[in-house]
Amino acid sequence: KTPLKQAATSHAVLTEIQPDCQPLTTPPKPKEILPADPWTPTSNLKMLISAASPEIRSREQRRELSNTTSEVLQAKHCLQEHLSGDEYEKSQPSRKEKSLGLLCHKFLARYPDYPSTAENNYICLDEVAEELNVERRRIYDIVNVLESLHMVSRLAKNRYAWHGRHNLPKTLQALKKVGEENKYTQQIQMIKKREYEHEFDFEGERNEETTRSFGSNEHSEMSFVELPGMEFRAASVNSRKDKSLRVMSQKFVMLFLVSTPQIVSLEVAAKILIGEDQLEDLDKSKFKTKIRRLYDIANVLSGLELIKKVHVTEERGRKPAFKWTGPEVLPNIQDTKLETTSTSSPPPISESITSKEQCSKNLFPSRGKQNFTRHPSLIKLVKSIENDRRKIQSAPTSPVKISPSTDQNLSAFPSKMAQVPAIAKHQLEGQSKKAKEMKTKLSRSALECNLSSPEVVPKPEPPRTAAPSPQSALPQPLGACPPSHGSVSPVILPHTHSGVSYAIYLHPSQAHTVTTYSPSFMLQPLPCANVTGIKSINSKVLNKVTTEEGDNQIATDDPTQSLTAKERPPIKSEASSQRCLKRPQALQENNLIKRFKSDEESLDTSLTFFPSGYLIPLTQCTHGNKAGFSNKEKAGICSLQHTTYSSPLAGVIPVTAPELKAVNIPDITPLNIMLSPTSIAAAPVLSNSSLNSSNTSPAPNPSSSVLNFTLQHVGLIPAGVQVPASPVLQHVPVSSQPENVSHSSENVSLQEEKVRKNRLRLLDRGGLSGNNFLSSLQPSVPKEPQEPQTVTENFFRTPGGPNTVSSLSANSDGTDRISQGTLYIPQRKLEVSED
DNA sequence: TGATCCCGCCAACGT
DNA sequence: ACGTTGGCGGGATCA
Repeated sequence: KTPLKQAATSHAVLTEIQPDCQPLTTPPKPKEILPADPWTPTSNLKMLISAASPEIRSREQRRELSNTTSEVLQAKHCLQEHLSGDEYEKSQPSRKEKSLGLLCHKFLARYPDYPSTAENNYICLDEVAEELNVERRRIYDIVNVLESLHMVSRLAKNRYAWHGRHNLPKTLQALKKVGEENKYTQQIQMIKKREYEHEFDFEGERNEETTRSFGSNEHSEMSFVELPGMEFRAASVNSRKDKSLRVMSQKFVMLFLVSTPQIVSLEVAAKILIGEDQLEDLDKSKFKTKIRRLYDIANVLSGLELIKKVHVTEERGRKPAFKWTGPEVLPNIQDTKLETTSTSSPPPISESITSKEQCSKNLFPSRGKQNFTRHPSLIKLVKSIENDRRKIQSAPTSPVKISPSTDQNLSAFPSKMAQVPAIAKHQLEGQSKKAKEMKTKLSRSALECNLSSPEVVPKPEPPRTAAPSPQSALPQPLGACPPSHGSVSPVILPHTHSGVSYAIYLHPSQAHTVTTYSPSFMLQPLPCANVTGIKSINSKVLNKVTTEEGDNQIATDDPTQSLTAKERPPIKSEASSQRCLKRPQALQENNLIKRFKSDEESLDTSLTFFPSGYLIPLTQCTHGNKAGFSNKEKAGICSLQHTTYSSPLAGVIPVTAPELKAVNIPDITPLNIMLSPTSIAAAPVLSNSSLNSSNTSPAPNPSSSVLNFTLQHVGLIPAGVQVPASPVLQHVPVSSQPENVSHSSENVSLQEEKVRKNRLRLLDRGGLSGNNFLSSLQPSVPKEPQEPQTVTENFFRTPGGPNTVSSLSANSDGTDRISQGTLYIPQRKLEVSED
């Protein structure tokens, strides 16, 4: 196939495609020549020599920074140094030339990292495939992972929109958060521990136990994590089985983001990923398949320069692994900007139950253990929902707005606050709508009960701005644009704080109603993170990660740099509110019951579970597109959009009572929280934890009126009932720096800086730091040794037995403590080497 | 050899 | 019924 087509098509294509790159467009495009050859199996040389279409090349060049992987190198060579033919030692069309990594590079070269909003960068799969001379199948692989990072989103059938790295920061944050919530860190530990045990003979009981416990964790399947802006599209894509690549890719990334040395071995990753759907059965073939897939993903991620391949050498031998080289995840941005603390959030250890997790879990009761990912019945539900969503969105016709403004727009708006209203609105809409849909479709009695949304209008909410408005609290009418929300208006989102854990609870009265089941649940305190810090510290200290870098790009590769360097742009106003959606199903009592049980018990379950629902952060206005629109616009604009919002995906799924009940939101998890403020109040659980979190920002309290309104609106509470703002909410953490919070509107960069400083400060102080915290710092750490170093990994062991860990979560006092049982085992030494 | 991972069959989906 | 997506695993390459 290779040889065929080239030229003709290609340039045509180019033209079309062009839009994206600013630079490119210009030229007439010489094209003809270039395209094809290069990739043809035959020879790179040829391509190099011959064509070198200037345009493309330039593009490529600029985009490529260095990279890590050998592949990358090659790619580089090819691209950059076309002149010298020798570079290529291997000119043949060897397998490598066809590697996904290379292909990915080529693909990326076509589009700017930060496309301007103006142009819509559409991606036509067919065209791309042709141009690159690859089968479409391969393009899917690339696009799927890009999609997982929200760098592209699907518009319609053969089309995708290119967003570039604008969303990356947000996405990574979100992923990190979710990863933390899922306790990936712990899972990783678990796996390592297991291995460790294995090494020795422990096998016996201990193993079993471990395994068992481990198993319990697993499965959660969380689905695709979406970003505010892109939900729908993603959604459309989502539908299928979100099973693999996309989701897998996200999970994989999460692993990097949560692990302290930011190095993840394929083996561990595979196990964790497998674990989720099917635990224990370490089916060999399955494992193998997983690994294959991970390689695919890793190649793409490498192409994005987010990771690079390294080798970890343990006693046993050396295992392939990847090291994160992408941007540092800011703790939390946006609204949270400060809050970020997520970092601090030590969730890792603390096993607080994440509210979100819980919610999601509830959603999908999914099983306990069998292989079925979801309960069949649920699946149907889900599907139907998804379908709807899809239909709505995907309609080809539907104009998709692309990411347009995304960041830029946002940035334009001075205040985040502005977004708030929008958010609120969305939420409302979403909920109500969702409720409707649910009813309609599902007509689940149960749900209905809870959500009694009155109106079931087919066309859910026309753009009514009004919805939001009710929330008097907000300074501004929702509809209005952001303009000046001067002060910090009360942000609705509870979760925002970082570090601090929040418990979301319903007002008693409500609780009553709503939460029938879990009284106990409700108040559960969350463990905070602090403790974690300790651990992390240890590990950190102990571990030295060193990578051997190729001679070549050491500098470049250096994580530190990478972090700093690239993408910052976007950061600006990422708003982030987010919420998690949950699937309705949660309602089922069974689930609830189970949940309770588990919760009460030591949660082992909770430990590992992941949220199964879709996490859809509504948040901030979706960046760009949606966000960009002023509220008015939105309102005015098309119903379509609304639809979008409200669509199940986007929207908030009506939360059923059970979910509402007590949600603990551990750190900041914007994403998760879907429930929203609306229905819940958030209370920071621990003050001390707050300390950690550098920012303790005072959380804006949702105004009670808003809450009430919302709740009522949703039907969660009777009209008459009022939920007072709880004092708890008020609780203002002693923040070291209130300012951060308050000025959320300020420009991000500054804030970031502040945050960073704060962190440092905290550290200096000897503050506690969460793992994340440390990790975040890490980059800043002076240098990364270039020689291979040995990394020590800590394993913790729980003398008490596997469950020990989980027990942690139980603390009610809110204080975190480390479980006594947990010990860190000395450590093994690992050596990380780059290829 | 074991690590990588390309290739493309073919099922699930959408239209 | 046909086209698009994309799971999946054989088996070729690479190191």
